Amino acid sequence: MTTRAADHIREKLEQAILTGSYGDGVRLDELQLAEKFEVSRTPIREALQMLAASDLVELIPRRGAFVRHPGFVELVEMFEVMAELEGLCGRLAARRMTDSLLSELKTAEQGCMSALDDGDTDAYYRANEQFHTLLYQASGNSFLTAEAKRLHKRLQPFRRLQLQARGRMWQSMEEHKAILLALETGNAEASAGLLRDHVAIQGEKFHDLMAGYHAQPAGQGVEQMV
Amino acid sequence: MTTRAADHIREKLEQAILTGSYGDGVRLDELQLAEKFEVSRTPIREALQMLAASDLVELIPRRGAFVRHPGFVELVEMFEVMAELEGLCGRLAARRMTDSLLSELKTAEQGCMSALDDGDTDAYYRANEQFHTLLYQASGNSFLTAEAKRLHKRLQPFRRLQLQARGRMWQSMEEHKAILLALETGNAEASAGLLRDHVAIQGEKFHDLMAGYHAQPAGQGVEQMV
DNA sequence: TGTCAAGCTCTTGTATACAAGAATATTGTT
DNA sequence: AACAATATTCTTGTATACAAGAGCTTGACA
Repeated sequence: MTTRAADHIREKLEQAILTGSYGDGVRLDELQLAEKFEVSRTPIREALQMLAASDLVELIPRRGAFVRHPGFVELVEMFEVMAELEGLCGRLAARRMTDSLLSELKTAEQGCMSALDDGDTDAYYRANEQFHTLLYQASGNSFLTAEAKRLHKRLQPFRRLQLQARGRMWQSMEEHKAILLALETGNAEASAGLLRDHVAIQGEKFHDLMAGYHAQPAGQGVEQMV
Repeated sequence: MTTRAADHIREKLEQAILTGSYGDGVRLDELQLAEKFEVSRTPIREALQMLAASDLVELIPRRGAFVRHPGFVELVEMFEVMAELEGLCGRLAARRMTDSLLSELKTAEQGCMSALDDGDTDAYYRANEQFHTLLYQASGNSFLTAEAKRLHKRLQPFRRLQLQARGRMWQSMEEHKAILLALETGNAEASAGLLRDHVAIQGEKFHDLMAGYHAQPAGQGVEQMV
């Protein structure tokens, strides 16, 4: 556990940026934030440094910190990398799967199913997240797990958006079933391929979704993309 | 260009850590560093924050910043991920290769060859680095390029070490030739596979190398691994 | 009226001062 | 002599003070 104020502030700002409270290019004023969080500029500056390291803000010398949302092209690029990382997780997980993790994965899958039955998008979202997190762990590669989690988090708002596409939740669950089967039978290459496609298709669905958009009300975390 | 002192200090400390000047677990005292760099604690602290973000040091609240070298297991894990990222670069590069980048790649390959003829390990190392950097760019995915560069940099000292293995430089160049051919003919899957193996083999060679070691004089950037 | 420049203001970058927790030394007790 | 409790010192975390560059305002001139 951390007792540093800067960490807490970073967390808050990160959430605010990821949920779209701060639009692209918005300048984060140190004094304003200092008042808002009731601390001095020092911990604010530390938080901004950390956000810059995660590439959530751009730090321009003598100018300030500016929120930096990924553009459309960058987003597609990120999905491309995420697909590969998940594919690797799948390949390794198929070889290194443990009984306990497999059963946890099945539980998460059950969670997806019942959420789908209830039409509870939020619950589906959480169970889906759990499924993927477990998969990362099953890779048995903690560095990979950390990297996958990092990117997953970064793509979180856009994945959520993409899940709202018509029929996507149902299709996603079908894919999960196939993935679970491949993992259970230890079919490494099948797992890798299925998972890569599973994520890649998210990027493509997202692409489709954006193509029709281009005029979205603010505050949805999308308005900053061209 | 940046005019901030903290960035400069970060750069210096990063080099010092990567080259092994600071061993694993060493505590970086803020006051000491402030004297050494002739600045106050403020920019030192900012530099340490950034290093913590890159996972080069661990920041323990109220205790300080401790250098954190990857252990053997983590290193193998990192090579595993690096192999996959390079593989992806190869797959994309084969599809998106431009004439200009291909010719640059060939130039870098020439550089490797002549360095090998001269027995100049250092020159070979630089040309090899150039080869891989160009490959990343050829992927046409700037996010992937950035991630690959980041991890490449992190593995740099160990890759260098590994190149000293007997016959490895020669073998590496043979692999480069095959990779170039696959890229030139636009064979995406072959490029991906060859590059993945090219890096994976580095991890394995590294493994071999370590197996015999276990008693290395200090200052080589290896002593911190079990 | 538009443009450019000098000065002013505002914000960031750095240094220093202060607060509080952690490590260490000291002293008293068994 | 060994251990525990306490006091002291040292280091980090935070606040404030100071320095300097960026941008804006105002005014002069074309």
